[in-house]
Amino acid sequence: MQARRKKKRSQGLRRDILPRLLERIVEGGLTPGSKIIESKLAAELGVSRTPLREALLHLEREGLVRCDLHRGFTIEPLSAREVREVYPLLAALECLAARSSGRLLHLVVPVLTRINADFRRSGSPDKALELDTIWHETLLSQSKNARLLALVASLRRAIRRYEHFYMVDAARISTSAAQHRAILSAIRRGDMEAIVKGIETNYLFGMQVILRKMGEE
Amino acid sequence: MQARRKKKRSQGLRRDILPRLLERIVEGGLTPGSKIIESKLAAELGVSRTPLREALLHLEREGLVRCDLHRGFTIEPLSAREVREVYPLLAALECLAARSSGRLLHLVVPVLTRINADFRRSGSPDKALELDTIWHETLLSQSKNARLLALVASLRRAIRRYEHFYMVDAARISTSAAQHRAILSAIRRGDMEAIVKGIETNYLFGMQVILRKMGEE
DNA sequence: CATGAATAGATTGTATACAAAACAATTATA
DNA sequence: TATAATTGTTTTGTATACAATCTATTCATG
Repeated sequence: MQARRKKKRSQGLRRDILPRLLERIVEGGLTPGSKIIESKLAAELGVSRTPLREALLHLEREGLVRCDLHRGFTIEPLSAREVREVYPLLAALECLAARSSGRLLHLVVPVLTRINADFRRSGSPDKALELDTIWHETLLSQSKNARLLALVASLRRAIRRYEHFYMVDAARISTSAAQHRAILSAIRRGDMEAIVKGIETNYLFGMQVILRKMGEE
Repeated sequence: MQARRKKKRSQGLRRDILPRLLERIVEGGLTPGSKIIESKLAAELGVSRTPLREALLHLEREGLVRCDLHRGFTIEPLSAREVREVYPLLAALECLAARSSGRLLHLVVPVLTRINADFRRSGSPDKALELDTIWHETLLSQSKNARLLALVASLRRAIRRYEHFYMVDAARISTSAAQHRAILSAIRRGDMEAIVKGIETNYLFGMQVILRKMGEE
């Protein structure tokens, strides 16, 4: 295997800090609803306010952060409303991608099967979440529509914090893995309507689980 | 009618200059493929580079502009590829919005009828484009999914320059108006499948027209 | 003549500076 | 006591400064 450089060289501070910001928002540190003090956060990240603001504005478009005039940035609070808005959107877009991939979907069946096996057995919730993401990315990887893929990725970043916060439990993982298998079987049969139905079920089920957990707080 | 303040007070330079930037990109001045010299453009707009860059980064997410490290901003060139990517996306999202609006669609039928009449008779291509945009906005206005509406608006901004550049001709306007009427009739009948079909037809027809004109250059 | 090194100028990416707005604490006022 | 005015501090939004990088030009070299 080709040796890979560990330190991929900087893509500019604005882009470099984005993953670190995302991590803080999803995993904690930057609690939903809390205010961001630019100078503090910039110091913590070791950059100046300029690239920090540019990165935060990027997150604003993804819906993770909001920016009010003269009031600055706040972490967008978690809301059932957002869940009800984004999951169906994601379902529709992923269906569109599947449709546009057509017979190419067959190509990824082996990989998908393997990932799903790992997913079912994954120990930690975070690992499960990561594998689920990879599974869906792989499913969509045959679509030529870069714009669509970027959109899906963006929306998935938005729901990641819900998935993290209201942790996935073993029951859900096993149900979700079964739904993945149903989709795989539909691909093998070449039954596009069943594929689409499967994707919708998978997302709407995920949404229900989150909404239920949010209600039970 | 309530008198409205003409000078709505500034939402901050970053937001203020956005429409002006968009206008320049769509209507000319900033030709597709051309490079943006931040200092020049900032001077032209009468602001400093800081809010200009923030606005340009916003346009980057909308796909109108690209930003490469140490090479700065360029206007994204027009491409058949983008057309083929965005129109179907838009069609799918507008269908989703229509579906989620359900019976509420009936409420906007009168307004839609009126707008469509103006649209058919509209003199200039630009006026037609504007009315078409308003028609679709109105159609979607009953959806409660703010995220979805924002997405659609963003994608429509992306295609506006194609619609402007490859000008709408009289033939297309009349066809498009007929398609609008078909959608309206489907709404009156309460036939959701026909509504969705109508929206798809409308967008895919628009896409074909643009693609043809792009090929005929 | 073509190719490449060297240099000067332009342009970006980031840091810093500063005025205006928001916020907090304190004192004045009913 | 509760409300309003005042002052001082914090924080934002924008402008400016500056180093690193890119680009164009000149000049040398085969």
